[in-house]
Amino acid sequence: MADRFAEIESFVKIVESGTLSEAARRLNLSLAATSRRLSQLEQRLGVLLVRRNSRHLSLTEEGSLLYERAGQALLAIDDVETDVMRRATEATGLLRIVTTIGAGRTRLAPLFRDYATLHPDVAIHLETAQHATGIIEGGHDIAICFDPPPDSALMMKHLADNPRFLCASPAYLNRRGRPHRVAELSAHDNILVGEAQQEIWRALVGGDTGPRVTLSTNDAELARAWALDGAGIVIKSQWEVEDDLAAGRLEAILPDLRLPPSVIAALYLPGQAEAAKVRSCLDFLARHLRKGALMAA
Amino acid sequence: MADRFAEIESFVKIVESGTLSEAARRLNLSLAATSRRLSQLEQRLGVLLVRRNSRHLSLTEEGSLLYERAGQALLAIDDVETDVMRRATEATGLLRIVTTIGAGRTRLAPLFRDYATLHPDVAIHLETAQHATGIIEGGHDIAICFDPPPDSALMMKHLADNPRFLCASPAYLNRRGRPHRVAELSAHDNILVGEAQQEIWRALVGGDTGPRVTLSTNDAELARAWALDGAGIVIKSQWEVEDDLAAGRLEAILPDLRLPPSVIAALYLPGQAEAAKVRSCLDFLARHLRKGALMAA
DNA sequence: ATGGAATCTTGCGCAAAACGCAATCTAGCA
DNA sequence: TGCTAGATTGCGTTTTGCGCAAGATTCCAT
Repeated sequence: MADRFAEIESFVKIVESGTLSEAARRLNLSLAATSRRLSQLEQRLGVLLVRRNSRHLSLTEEGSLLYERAGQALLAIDDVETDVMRRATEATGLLRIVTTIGAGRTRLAPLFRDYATLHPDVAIHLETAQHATGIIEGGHDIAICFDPPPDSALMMKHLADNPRFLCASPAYLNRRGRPHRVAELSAHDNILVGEAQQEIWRALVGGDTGPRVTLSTNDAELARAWALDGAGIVIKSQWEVEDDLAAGRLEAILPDLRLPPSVIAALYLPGQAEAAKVRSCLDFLARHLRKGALMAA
Repeated sequence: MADRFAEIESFVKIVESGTLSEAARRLNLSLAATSRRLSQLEQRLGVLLVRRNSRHLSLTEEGSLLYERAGQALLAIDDVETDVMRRATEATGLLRIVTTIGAGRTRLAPLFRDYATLHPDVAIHLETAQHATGIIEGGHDIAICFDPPPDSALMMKHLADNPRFLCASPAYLNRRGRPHRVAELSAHDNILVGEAQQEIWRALVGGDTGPRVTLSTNDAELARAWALDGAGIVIKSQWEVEDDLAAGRLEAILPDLRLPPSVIAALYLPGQAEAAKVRSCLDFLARHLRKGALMAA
């Protein structure tokens, strides 16, 4: 089937121009093509739309009908297309964000409030979830999480480094003593969170023996609860435990140790890099997380 | 530029189907083409419309926007197109007719009233004009006239034959005598209407001398006025003079003479043969003019 | 855990269609 | 009668849109 849109578009332009030649000029099209489009439209609909000879044009009743109603519809399509296209350059609409950073929500929340103030046309919907899985199923634009696994289907933007510490509860440290050298760690009860931390531990204590692991889990909150309860030493990032450190519920150990930082990153779909609301929000986050926000804490 | 209509049509079908494959089936299109149309639409608008991986689809906000508004517009276009297409099979709408048959309007008027009664969905607009020229400029669907000259740009439908008579006013005939043989015509005052009648006269009286023409005009009404005024013998068709004959204002001469009849014909634009209202009206006229209507008078 | 089924994407070759050019035709006008 | 502006149509070229098939990804069942 021929291009219905182009046919009707040409027809409308012809009606508005009064001549095929003028319509052709406005359409940046040859007169021949314009003429043929009209003929094809008439043939497809099986009805004469424009009475014409070499000098005059006039609409049949069917032509008027089509012009009135289809012309409106075409304008509606143009409107919505430009509306949609504007989203590529102007940040507007609803930005749906999901984050797995439970403890960090106190960090993120005010940031998004600032962003929303700065961009009155963007509405923020912030969701928390256990797992960052399912940007697509959840209908989210951005996912913010710690140390996301590489995913070929998703874009990743590094937002900030999140320094890691060794820490434990004062009760535990009082009971088992405060380690002052790395080597002493082997004698302690160590809590392991996730797979990735195993390597950090191994690099820390050296050798192939590995740390003495009393408890391990994949749940960061669970590990925190153990640590608070005095179960042992755990690796935690600043965002996760800054409140506990400030309140004295946890104590940092060997603070001069430079552990590889946890990465705070945003995940988004490749195509969404074109959406202004996504781009502007990611830029905003990267800017405000990187400079000072973490250090100040 | 790509086919905007097909792009959006595919997009809407995808949204409504929930999967590309299903949409492809409904569109009678390959999956590949469907996928590409969506990609092209997104690329043209510069924005991601559908979040997708191999298993799940979900709309972005831009997608929802487009679906709501463009979907409506597409339906509107489908609607008006089917409306217009229906005109090819169902007689509906306004039928604009022009006729040059001044004296015959008393014949045509009741016929159109009957037609309108028979086709309640068709509204008739009947106009009279001096010349049948300008179907296009006047925006008419049908022109009805006597003996139209052949026009390659117009279709012609023969509606009925309109018998011709020689006639003159009783006053003239009383003064100059009633001819009983063709040969006597040469001695009479003859009124000539238009170019075509010259040949009829020539065939009638024979030879190359031609008739004795006292008055000639291209205006049928003018010729009628002369004849009524007793200026001479004129060739007139039944429609033009039946009232005058019935009222005794004119008298037929040599009624056995078979003059070539005048033709009552309809002119219309080639493309309009597809419009049901035009077709049905022409058929109706031909049927009712041919059988009986003329003879009965 | 591993293989299978369903789904989407993409490269490639082909065929259909749309375009522009130019010749032709028509109508109005000097 | 020739001239101009506009519309149609045949023809050759180019675009492009399509289907096929291979590849990739995800979910599910064994």
